[in-house]
Amino acid sequence: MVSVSVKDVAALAGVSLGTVSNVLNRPDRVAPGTRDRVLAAIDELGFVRNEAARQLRAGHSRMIGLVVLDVGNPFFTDVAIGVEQAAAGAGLSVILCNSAESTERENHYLSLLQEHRAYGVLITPVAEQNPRIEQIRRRGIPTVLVDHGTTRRQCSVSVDDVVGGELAAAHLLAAGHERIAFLGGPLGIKQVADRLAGARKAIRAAGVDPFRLTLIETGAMTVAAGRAAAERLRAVRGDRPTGVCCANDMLALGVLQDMTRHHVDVPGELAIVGYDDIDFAAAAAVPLTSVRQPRVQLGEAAATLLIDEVERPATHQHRQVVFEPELVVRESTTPAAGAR
Amino acid sequence: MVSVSVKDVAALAGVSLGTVSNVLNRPDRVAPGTRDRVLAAIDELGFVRNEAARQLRAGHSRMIGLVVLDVGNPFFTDVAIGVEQAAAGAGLSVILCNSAESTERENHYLSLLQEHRAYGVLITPVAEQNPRIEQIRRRGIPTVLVDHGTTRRQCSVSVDDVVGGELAAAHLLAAGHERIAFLGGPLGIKQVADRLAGARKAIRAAGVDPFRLTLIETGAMTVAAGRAAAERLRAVRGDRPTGVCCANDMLALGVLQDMTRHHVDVPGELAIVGYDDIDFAAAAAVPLTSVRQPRVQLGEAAATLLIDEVERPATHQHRQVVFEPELVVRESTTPAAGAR
DNA sequence: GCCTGTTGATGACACGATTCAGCGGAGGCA
DNA sequence: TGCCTCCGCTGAATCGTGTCATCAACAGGC
Repeated sequence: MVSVSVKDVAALAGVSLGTVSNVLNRPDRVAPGTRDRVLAAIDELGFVRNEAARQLRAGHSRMIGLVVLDVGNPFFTDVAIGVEQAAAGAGLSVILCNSAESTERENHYLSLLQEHRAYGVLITPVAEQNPRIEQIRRRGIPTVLVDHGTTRRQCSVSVDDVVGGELAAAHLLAAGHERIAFLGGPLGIKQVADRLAGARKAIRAAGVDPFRLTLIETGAMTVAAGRAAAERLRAVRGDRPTGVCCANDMLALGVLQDMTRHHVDVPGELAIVGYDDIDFAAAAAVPLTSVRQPRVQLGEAAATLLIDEVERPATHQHRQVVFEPELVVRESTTPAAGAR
Repeated sequence: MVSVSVKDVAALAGVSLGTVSNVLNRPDRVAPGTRDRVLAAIDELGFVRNEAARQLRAGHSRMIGLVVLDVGNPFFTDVAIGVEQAAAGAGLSVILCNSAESTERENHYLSLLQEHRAYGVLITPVAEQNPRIEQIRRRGIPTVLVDHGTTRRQCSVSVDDVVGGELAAAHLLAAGHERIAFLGGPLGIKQVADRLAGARKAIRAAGVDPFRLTLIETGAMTVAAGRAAAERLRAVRGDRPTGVCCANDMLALGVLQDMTRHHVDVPGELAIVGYDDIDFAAAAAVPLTSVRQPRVQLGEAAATLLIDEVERPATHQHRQVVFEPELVVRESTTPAAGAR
């Protein structure tokens, strides 16, 4: 295998390096005849541009880094699809990095993206504050926070998690549940903390003692963690909660799985509200009531803000885009309407 | 923001460029005192290596491209996790590309990976034959087929889909079902064709007329496509099938959703077998019987073969790794054992 | 004091695309 | 004819790293 470069193309077409480069990047500046000759040479040699060389010259790459908490969670893959759509429109590609809720892995990927001189970074950080993010910004790589609160110092896109938590809890309260549990974690994750705060707010607003909320902190936001937490929920002494707000659908599915296995009727003995409304929520053992987030749009908005920051640094203003969540009611909180 | 290079580090540490490079790549060749001085300079300036320049020099990047049919399908994200594990061990990173079952997108990503001079490409191709793959190999980028049959010309990892299809259909036949449907598509996708062939084989072996198999071809392998196909299944004239083999769990979940909505009892009126045994299969409306594939190991094995091909080209022999699938029986094919 | 071997450091060169100052030639205008 | 402009093309310089032939210094053996 011989690697062919612009030099080879230029030689075959009988022009200079610069002309080949112009054909590739500013075709209008090249006379049609010459252009065709160069294109023919490219075709004949099977020339493919070397991105590394372009990047070296340009000083930065054309790759957006997207750092998410869990690739196994359809919420994030949907966000990724949105990012990819917006990126493709600008000729950019996306590199998906899975921090798996580990700050160590998160930092590893941030280093990697820095070494690659990434075009920009979209990140849902594990912890509230990660100094590495600020550091990367200072090095000239813009960042946008995804689904993670707001800061003045950079752009962010998010869904109002306090409102979401409120919607979920208010729905349970309206259905007559008084003993409510909140399940999620680690609590250091901002989304979890906000959704919990929202749930507490709804409880206070309903005039119920907020301490009636049973908090069950999980180590992760996966189906397996949900199953484990459900066990603890079943073990609650005294009056067991009759409704539970889960910080995401994965947890909710885990809880549902465990309850079904232990013959706890859902929603009869326990009503469950999920969060994210992933596609699988509607297909669950008992279709899940869930708080829907505009996942794809979230990704699109994040990428668009990033691109604006890079392409129009003069006029760019940091913006905080906040979407509104929406409650989707299904059978995990209301007795089945149809035959069963 | 000023970009700092080895030159700046060298100047500050009072050594030459080559020495800095040696500190980074062969620290043992540098005297301890010098090494410390260089490291201190690196630290003070916040120097970060420029990957683009390394790649340009090296001639190839340290990125493995993983091209999958659907990032939204947990099967592929699990494969990705396996790939990532094996890659991280060799200091490589992974770029995940979603062909979304479109040959056009697949080719787009292959071009991209070629421009990036990828370390190698792991791919589940959309169509049986894609000449671009052979072309990329000839350009010196090794490829490994993932979950897609076998060829002598390159490494591949797969799960025996014929056996898998056989397991699924045989299970239904053993439970007394005689009218069986197979649901999947497009049939051009090798996995689908093989699973179908396996199902036919089981039917023949059971002495049932294979033409009793109702084939429903879908346009994609998503939950939505499953719902649409279920509608067609319900519309079958005459004796409706009492058991259905789905080409993956996403389709099966779609079918289940549609049947539940239309009050068709599962498994009473229709038994459903899925494929892949993704985490959500066990958490479904009716826990899904499914054919389990070693997803993470599949990814690991693929990456390991690829790395072997690149690192030890002299001794490398193309291998075809074939895993055995395993049937996991749940309630979508057998009446619930517990209380309900 | 001379030779040899070893260790540690040097710095020019290569990788491949892009950029930009500059050059020749054609054409317009007075 | 002389001057100017515009178009199309040239080719040297550049980006930041890794490599390798080379060299200086020094220790040890005779």
